Amino acid sequence: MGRTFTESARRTQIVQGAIEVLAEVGYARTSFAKIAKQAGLSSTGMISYHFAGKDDLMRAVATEVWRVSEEYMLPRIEAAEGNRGRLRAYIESTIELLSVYPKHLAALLEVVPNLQGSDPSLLGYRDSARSMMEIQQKRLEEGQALGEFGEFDTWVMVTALRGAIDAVVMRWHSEPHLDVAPLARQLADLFERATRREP
Amino acid sequence: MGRTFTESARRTQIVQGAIEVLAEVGYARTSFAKIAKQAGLSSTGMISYHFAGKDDLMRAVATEVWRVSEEYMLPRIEAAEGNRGRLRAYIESTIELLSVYPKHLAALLEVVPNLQGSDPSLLGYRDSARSMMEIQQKRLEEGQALGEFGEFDTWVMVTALRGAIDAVVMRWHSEPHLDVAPLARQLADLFERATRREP
Amino acid sequence: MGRTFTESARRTQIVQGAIEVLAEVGYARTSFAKIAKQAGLSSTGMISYHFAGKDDLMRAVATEVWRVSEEYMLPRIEAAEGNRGRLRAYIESTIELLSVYPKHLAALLEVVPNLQGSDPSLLGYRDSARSMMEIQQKRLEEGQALGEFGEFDTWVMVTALRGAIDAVVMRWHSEPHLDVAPLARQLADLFERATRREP
Amino acid sequence: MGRTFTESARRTQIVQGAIEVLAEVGYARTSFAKIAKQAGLSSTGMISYHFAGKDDLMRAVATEVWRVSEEYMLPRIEAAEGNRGRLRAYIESTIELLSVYPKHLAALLEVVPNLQGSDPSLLGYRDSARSMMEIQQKRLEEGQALGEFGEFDTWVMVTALRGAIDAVVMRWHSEPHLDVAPLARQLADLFERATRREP
DNA sequence: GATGAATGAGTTTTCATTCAT
DNA sequence: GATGAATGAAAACTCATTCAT
Repeated sequence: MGRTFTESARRTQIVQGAIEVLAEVGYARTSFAKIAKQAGLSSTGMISYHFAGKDDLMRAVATEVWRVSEEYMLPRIEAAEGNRGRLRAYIESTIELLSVYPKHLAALLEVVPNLQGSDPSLLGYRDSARSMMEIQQKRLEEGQALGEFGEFDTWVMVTALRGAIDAVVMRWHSEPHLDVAPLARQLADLFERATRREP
Repeated sequence: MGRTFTESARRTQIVQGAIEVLAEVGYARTSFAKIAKQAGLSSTGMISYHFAGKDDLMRAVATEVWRVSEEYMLPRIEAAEGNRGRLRAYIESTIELLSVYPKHLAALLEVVPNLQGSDPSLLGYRDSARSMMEIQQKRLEEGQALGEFGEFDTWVMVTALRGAIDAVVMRWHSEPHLDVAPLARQLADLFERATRREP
Repeated sequence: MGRTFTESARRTQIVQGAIEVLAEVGYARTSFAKIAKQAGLSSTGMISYHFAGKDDLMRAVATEVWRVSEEYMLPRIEAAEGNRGRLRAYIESTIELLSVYPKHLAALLEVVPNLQGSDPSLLGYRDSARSMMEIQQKRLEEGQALGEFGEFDTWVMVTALRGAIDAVVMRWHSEPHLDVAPLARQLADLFERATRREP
Repeated sequence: MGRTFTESARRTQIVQGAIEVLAEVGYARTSFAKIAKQAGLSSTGMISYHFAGKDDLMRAVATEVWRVSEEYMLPRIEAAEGNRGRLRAYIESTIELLSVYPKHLAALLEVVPNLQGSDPSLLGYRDSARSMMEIQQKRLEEGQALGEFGEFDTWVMVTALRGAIDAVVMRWHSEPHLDVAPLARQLADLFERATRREP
């Protein structure tokens, strides 16, 4: 036990290897063999020893990316003022993460869609991903009620926001020479205009 | 060699089966076995007989979705006025496709990201996908030059647009009870605001 | 090497776990992993530390069941009169064991057939199992000589006896609501008739 | 599918190999690798190609043994007179099968106990095995009603009968020099006495 | 002595592809 | 051309055992 809280060094090493492989070759081509090689392990059996299965490892990857993301993003979001500010901080800090952990978000984007249809134990993660979008949607509605935002369908807005961020993340991955900061600012500007009250 | 132009009925049948399987279980869990079952074929060997390999089949899937999409979208885009109108028509007609071919876009979203890293023969498709985004980007720049659009980074805008559309497509797939037309209008409105000239 | 005489608490704990797993899932699905979990051990390595191998553990299981069986059965058999009485006591006390140790006999039935073909160190146990049947056979022959039993092939009788007892044990395991005492009496009656002198 | 009725030659070949391996090394040590080797196949994948899984193959083994057994036993049982005669014919013809198909019954004895706990699709076989014992039990009760048999618990009798036959089968397997016919007669005599009306 | 992480051979199964018919 | 049985490499996973601490 204790495993939930204190990840062993080996587990961390494997998760790290998995993140790199996922970001490089995508979920479909990710195998225990490649992860073991990347992590410098002598056998795939070792991964099975430390994780209950492929799904368990993938969930650990997602959890790790979430942990790292929250660590970076939350202080920045909370430091912002108003719902508009928090929306901007959310967008910018997500994109900025690419400089700090270039492979984490790409790995997450591979993992999340492939968690569906798996066994129920993974639904916890799916739910938390979904609930995060619902929180965003609530914030938008709250901002609309306070007059900070204009009128728009919040479901569409939050979906578009999620997709736009993911697309920038993925596309940056194939053109990594691009500066992250301006991309972040431009994307935040975009949604600032899209959510603004009509003059 | 008529194959390039005259698709055999078998090929069509297989591509159709592949689209359905891709949309249902995702690229990673799509196999020749499942496709053969879906298409009512008695062996996977028949798929290999009609296609040069898995990548070839996936490319055929993409081509089919493109064909169908263009058939639906192009008249609507060309009927629109100005770059603003064409942008709206592009967004709306893409989303509206969900009513006509509910599984095609989902299949495409599974296929495209997994074409990278494959053998060179597929690059043609990748290039055309990329060039389509470049065309969109050109149109935005042209619109900016004509004063139809405001100032924004066109790379970010076209990427966000692509991602937003894809996200709506995917999310609709898991909540198919939603009406397509309002989603399409809301999404077009969103990017209308995002691309508008500052007043 | 006091091990032969002084079983450590750990060994007892492991043997007990093994008996439970064997009775529940059968020999083929019994693994060190399941035994370790059942016994509350943190690793399978501890089993290998305390036993020379899987066969050694299985032999320890058999020995433990034998020990427990003799403890219960011997006084009852010796208290009986004549070979007929001893045969009845043997049958009844075996079946009655099910009430006292419901899993022990089932575990033994899983272990014994799978000991064949193993390395020579186990033959000692096999021999003692075989010799026990030979002792029974001797008793039957003795009883025949004394006129207590009728004429029959003692090999067949002792084999049938063994099989009949085992079958009742196994079938009771899947219908544990049945009362043990009447089953024991009926089975003893059966072999009383089968071994009786013709009138 | 026809497969149910017309077993392909390959399937037959694999089942035959499985029967031999099961009889030789027991269920626990039976693997696809050993079966493939025994059957002269180049890969284990071929077994998976022809059977849905290990359980499916094991069920096919059981079905084959049943088929062969019925073919041999039914005419002999039906040719017998009265319930006593049929009981004797049942016992004798089962044991005699050892001369004709020396490995089939041993394979069946390995397979049946290990089918429990498997997925529900196998329960059909388990049920038919159970129902066969119930048929035997019915026959004994009928014979009792007609005065052909004495008084005894039919559950115990049918269980003991089953176990006694199995034990002779298994023990003959390790002492194959014994003549089958006398064993069969002795065993039938045994149960004739055990089921006889008290004089 | 005792522990549990590590090992690598082994398991069943699925994969895309080949090839005899 | 068309079929489907066969192939063998690779997949995830389990196994009993080893070994550094």
